[in-house]
Amino acid sequence: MAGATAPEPRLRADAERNAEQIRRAAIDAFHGRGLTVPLEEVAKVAGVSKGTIFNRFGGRIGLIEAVIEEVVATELYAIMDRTRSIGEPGERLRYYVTAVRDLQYRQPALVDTMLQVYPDSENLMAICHAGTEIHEELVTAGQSCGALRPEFTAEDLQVLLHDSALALKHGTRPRRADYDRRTTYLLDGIHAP
Amino acid sequence: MAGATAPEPRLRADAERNAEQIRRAAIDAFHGRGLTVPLEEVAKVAGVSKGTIFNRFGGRIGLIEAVIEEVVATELYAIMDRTRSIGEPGERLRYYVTAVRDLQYRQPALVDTMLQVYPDSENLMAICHAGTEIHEELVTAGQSCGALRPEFTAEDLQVLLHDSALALKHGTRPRRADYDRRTTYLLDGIHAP
DNA sequence: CCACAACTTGACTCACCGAGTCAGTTTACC
DNA sequence: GGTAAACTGACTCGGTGAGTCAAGTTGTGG
Repeated sequence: MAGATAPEPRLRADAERNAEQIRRAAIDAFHGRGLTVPLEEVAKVAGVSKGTIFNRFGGRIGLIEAVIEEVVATELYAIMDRTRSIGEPGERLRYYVTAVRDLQYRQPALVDTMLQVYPDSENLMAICHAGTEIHEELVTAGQSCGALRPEFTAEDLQVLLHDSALALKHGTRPRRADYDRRTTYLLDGIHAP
Repeated sequence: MAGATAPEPRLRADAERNAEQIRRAAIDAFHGRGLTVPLEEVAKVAGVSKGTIFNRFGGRIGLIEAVIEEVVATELYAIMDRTRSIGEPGERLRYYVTAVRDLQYRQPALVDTMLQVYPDSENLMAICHAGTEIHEELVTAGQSCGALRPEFTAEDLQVLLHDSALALKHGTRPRRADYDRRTTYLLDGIHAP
């Protein structure tokens, strides 16, 4: 019962090396250009051919599953943890929205994740699900302490962040200062009057 | 000097009839599905073949130029007029944003117009330009009377409405009540504290 | 050192989707 | 009824990137 790790027959040394280079290249490429970057580009950076990515990972979904942790999950989950550690519900929500908008701005991959560009990836959907959950917590708490307008729903929060993602995906990338200023408009708009 | 109307040699009766049917079909189709509706679909509704649209209008841009007035320009300009007739700057801005968001919701063609999907259409660009102008007026007035937060810029307003358009274009269409509620969040977010 | 399985390669096929074309046909008009 | 105008719709094109696979290369165990 010792080897519960992998049913896969060991890879040859060169294959192992290539797989690792592909992973690293994918992390870089996903960071820089989002999850939709052409696989050929990932291959080029990794110094292999496109076919090798298919051999090793089975395609884009497999590759995403293999690296999404390092690309966005870790950072996003850290935000959720820090959020939950904040006592005051109003401040908690403010922190969360600000931090997610910040991460969206810095990481196109988070945008693609939140837009559910690849609904076939289980890991991706798990991340979205975690998002939905914390949104419900935040809204419930925010309302019971009167920090949020009473008609504001968890779906509103979902949509707000989804629309943020859309703007970054399809719009012109704003200067950072403008983006941050607009974050405060959003926050003030959902705050209790 | 009487005939300054058209240098075009008169169309044959059938061509004239078809052109009119195409115009009507285009207005319908643009209303229902936005300016990006496949021309083949417009042709089908008009009861002609795609080729005829090219014969008569030269392609999508020409067709848009021929009908954009009835599709969105009239309604949008009416909004601008009514906006300018409102005395109180705060209320003026509130009316404008609400009315434009309403029209965006009802008319996918306005969304496409504001997203500048066809920058080659002069009429379309003229509409955008008119938008930019009124945005500047509104923000200047709104600020000098203290209804708007002082850091809010005309570009912020532009982006706000642009992002609204993006959300409708690429997102899931919200129920009307949800959409309207979110309009009030936006308005409250840009209002002076 | 060799034999062979594992691995890599990159040119190829596929799919998508609608714009725009044009040779052949139909139709209005004189 | 002759002719030019108009219509048709099958066809080409374009751009992009996923996914395949026959042929070539390389690591490895004996």
